[in-house]
Amino acid sequence: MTNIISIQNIANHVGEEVTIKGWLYAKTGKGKIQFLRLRDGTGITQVVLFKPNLPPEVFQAGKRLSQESSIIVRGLVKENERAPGVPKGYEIEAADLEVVQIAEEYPITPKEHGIEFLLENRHLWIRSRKQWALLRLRATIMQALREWLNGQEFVEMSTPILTPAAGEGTSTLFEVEYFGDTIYLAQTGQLYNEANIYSFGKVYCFGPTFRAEKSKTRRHLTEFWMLEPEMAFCDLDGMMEIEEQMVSFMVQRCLEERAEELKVLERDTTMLEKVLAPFPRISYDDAMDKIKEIQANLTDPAQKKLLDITWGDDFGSPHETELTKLYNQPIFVYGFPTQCKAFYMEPWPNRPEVCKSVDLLAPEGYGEITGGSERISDPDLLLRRIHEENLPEEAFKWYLDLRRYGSVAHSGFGLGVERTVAWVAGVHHARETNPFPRMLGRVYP
RNA sequence: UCCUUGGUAGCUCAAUGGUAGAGCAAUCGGCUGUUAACCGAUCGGUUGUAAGUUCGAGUCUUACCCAAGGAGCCA
Repeated sequence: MTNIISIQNIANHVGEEVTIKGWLYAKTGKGKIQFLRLRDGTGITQVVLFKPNLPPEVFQAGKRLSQESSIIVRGLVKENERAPGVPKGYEIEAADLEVVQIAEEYPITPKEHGIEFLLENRHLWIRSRKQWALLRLRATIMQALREWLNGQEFVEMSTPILTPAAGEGTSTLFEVEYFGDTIYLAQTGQLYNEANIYSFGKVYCFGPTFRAEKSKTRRHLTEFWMLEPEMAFCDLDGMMEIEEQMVSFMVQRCLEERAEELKVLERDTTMLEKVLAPFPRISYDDAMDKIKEIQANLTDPAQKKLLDITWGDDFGSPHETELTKLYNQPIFVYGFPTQCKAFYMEPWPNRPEVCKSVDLLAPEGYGEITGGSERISDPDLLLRRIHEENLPEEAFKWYLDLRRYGSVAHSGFGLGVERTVAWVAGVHHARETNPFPRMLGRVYP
């Protein structure tokens, strides 16, 4: 038995005889020579079957292989610049080939497919080159974010998914029957993290969150993963520093560790190389002026109308897109009107119509990837805001308690994983960045 | 929820109201460097569902089903 290797490490084994276990991704043949493209989960490499060098039954076995057949190949690793693969430039000159299973006719061919068909076959689509690269990148992004936070003494906290009350608006909650009561799938772990900081200082939760929004756009999933750090003794400026450090670290880590995957995704990485803290900070008021200016210079009336906005409105996708086009870095937009944000956000000093909130917008038109704020720390003010928003005081009793026992300035934000991955990977739609996306009208497979 | 577009072979798509077709995939054969190979052959259909108009409907009408794209809202 020779050494079993991973394709991603193939460069370290040139000249050695190795064994690779995997699946047939594609195949071309030419009489006495066959080229197999072999996937093993870590990469793709080319296996060359040359008839004169092989027992007849081995060469014949190669000819019988269908797409996605599972095989074990033994052979010599060679450098060859003609060989395609991830990484490219290496191939295996086969000495032996063991067939584990001949796959049935595989529905996803190397040719083009429509999105409906691909989503219906998502359980198979994830094997395709681009999807594979994308989900590997997602794993690295999640790991890098955790690693940075852990390195800064954050403690990971699990927050509940079954919750008795809303974190934000009540219109987008999934109801769950709970032994005769109605409760909800969590939209956020924030309120619980505000309790956690008083025990641990700096915390984060990282898990799935749920929004029953009836939105069908490239940015929306009904179930998506969110990373939510929350920090005690931290104001809005302190939070922005944490955000830019964390995001820069994550992007640079992707460039180092997932260069091959970014190549598969045909991502122009020059924009990613520029993602280094600090990021530009623009107030809502200034952003408003810039949008008005862009709008004034537009000639197409339909485009112009899309950018219509009055002070007090939250930005829509068209506004974010135009704004981010002005910069080649992610940008912070801070100080949103209180009326378009959640009840728990700290008012701006001497400007109660504005709150200490901040969104981070990714460049190249990707838009909002994080949203956060400094939280109200004064118990009386918080109670007043709960009343103003007509929220049930009883449900927030424990939340108000947090302001009674050593209350401090604290801040937190939520980072949407799918949108972040879409940006780093340069893909259009958030649905591809989740292995099994849940969307309005689609929960299969 | 609203607006727009679409549903024909396993897949991607053609087809003036007049014989349902091509490419890919699959199967068989050929080829010593393929990159979505190439060449030859074979196989492949309840045109989303139901009703209607018509001598005749994939095509026209009505209803329904399904999907995609976008808006509002949001990460």
